[in-house]
Amino acid sequence: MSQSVDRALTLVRALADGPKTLDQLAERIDVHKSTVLRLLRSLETHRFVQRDGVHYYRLGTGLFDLAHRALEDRDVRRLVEPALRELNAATGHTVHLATFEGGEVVYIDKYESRHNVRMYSRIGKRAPLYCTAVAKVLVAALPEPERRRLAESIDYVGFTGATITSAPAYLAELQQVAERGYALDNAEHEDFIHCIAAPIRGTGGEVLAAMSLSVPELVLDLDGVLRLVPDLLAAARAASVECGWTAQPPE
Amino acid sequence: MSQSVDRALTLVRALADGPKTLDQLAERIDVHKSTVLRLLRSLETHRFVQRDGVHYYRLGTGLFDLAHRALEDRDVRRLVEPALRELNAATGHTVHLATFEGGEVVYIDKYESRHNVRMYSRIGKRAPLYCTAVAKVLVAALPEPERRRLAESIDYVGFTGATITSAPAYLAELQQVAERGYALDNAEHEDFIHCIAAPIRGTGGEVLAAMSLSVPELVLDLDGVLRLVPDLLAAARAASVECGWTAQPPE
DNA sequence: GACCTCCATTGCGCTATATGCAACGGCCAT
DNA sequence: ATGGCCGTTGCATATAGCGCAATGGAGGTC
Repeated sequence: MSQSVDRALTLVRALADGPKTLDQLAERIDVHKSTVLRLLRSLETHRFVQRDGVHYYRLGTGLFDLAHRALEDRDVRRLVEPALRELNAATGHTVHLATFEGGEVVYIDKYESRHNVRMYSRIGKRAPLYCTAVAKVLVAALPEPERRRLAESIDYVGFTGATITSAPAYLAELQQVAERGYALDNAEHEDFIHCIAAPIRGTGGEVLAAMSLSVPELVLDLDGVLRLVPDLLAAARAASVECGWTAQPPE
Repeated sequence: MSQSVDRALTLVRALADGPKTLDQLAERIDVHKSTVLRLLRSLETHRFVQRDGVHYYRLGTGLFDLAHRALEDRDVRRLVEPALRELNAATGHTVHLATFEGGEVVYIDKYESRHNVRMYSRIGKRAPLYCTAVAKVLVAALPEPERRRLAESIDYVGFTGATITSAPAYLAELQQVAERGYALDNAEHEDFIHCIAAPIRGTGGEVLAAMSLSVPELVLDLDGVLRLVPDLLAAARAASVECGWTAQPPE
């Protein structure tokens, strides 16, 4: 492991919650400020950080550029975009796209609700596996042993009264999701927010991603949200077709 | 300057154009693959990089997370969002938001056109100073000596027949933009694409950002685009008000 | 307008640290 | 079952990163 790389990345992450001075950063990683200066210089060269006025450093635009370039290069995201926009336009609710990678579920696209509500989500953010609809869909698509392994490695935290907090309960839920073809988050992550999610499939029928609708109870109650399931499934099917999926008759 | 940080960041940037194997990366920065392995480990710890299958490394989700968090924390972006969405919805054309920082103009938000056209732009991407409407607006807002310094430091490249390719011509254009209150890119960057941009102002009347409309000629001709200027200015004014700007009567 | 203070910056010498090498071991394919 | 390939690790070495202290510039105050 590389000490200076580690320190440099820690600096970058520290800068993510706002510009900082040299001394603040030095204190953060507990080294002499001349050391910080030199690390920042390397980061600056690559446009990961930039000076903000005389005394402050902030994240650089190279970071945004990199992140978006990588995001844009993902085929799923590009292919699925029209379906997401369409669903967002038709329903007016928040639409998310998420994938499973490296044992985590990550939002890779988001379309804001037309109602002015803010959700506790963001592109790039990881979604908890056991209390979000997208994660349920994605984990339910894994082979059973993998599912079990994941379920048992989770540290279940009860966000709301409805949160699933045990591996068996989670596995049962996944089973149901797999059979039903869509997932529900019944205010299990945030109070008064319901989500439904469906899988997006590729050429071989494998699950590439999940798309979801998130609706605050104030805007529409649970029954209302469940009535949107057909729309969601239709959008997910359209997205799947874009990704090369062809409906196979169950033999 | 820190050698290992430099190498690590070079790796990250290399991974931006797609997953790579250990050996490819080793070759890229010309070091022993064991060294690459160790650098990657540090990057992996911070979720900047992740393994993709057995033989490949790809960018990690920590990068997306970081980038979006920093982007979201920008007050301008958040405050201005409704005005951008509204303009996008009303016109159906591509809407950009850009700021000036560190001598560069960077797109920090984008709303896609309803017509299915792809633009050569992206959040995080730098906009050339001399042939984009947003950059003209932002540079025109700088004090004169700074404008001149910038104009003279530019390496003018003729993207299209209409591109401005000299400092004097650029400075004259900026002057006009400052007086007129909006900027025009008359197919100066991409052939057959016209853009108009207007400044977004803050409490003291200072220019915080620029918003623009981009329209392919196939969809609407130049005159048509110019007829959208009042809409653009209205949106920019609304955005400015959100940012604390209060119209001052010219004394 | 001059002085003073603060803080970024740099040159230097030392040590910790990153590096290359070579050997190991797991995995896949033949 | 065996061979080769590639990721991984232990070790010795040199180097690169580090802290220190001195420098210099900019801004603020009297």
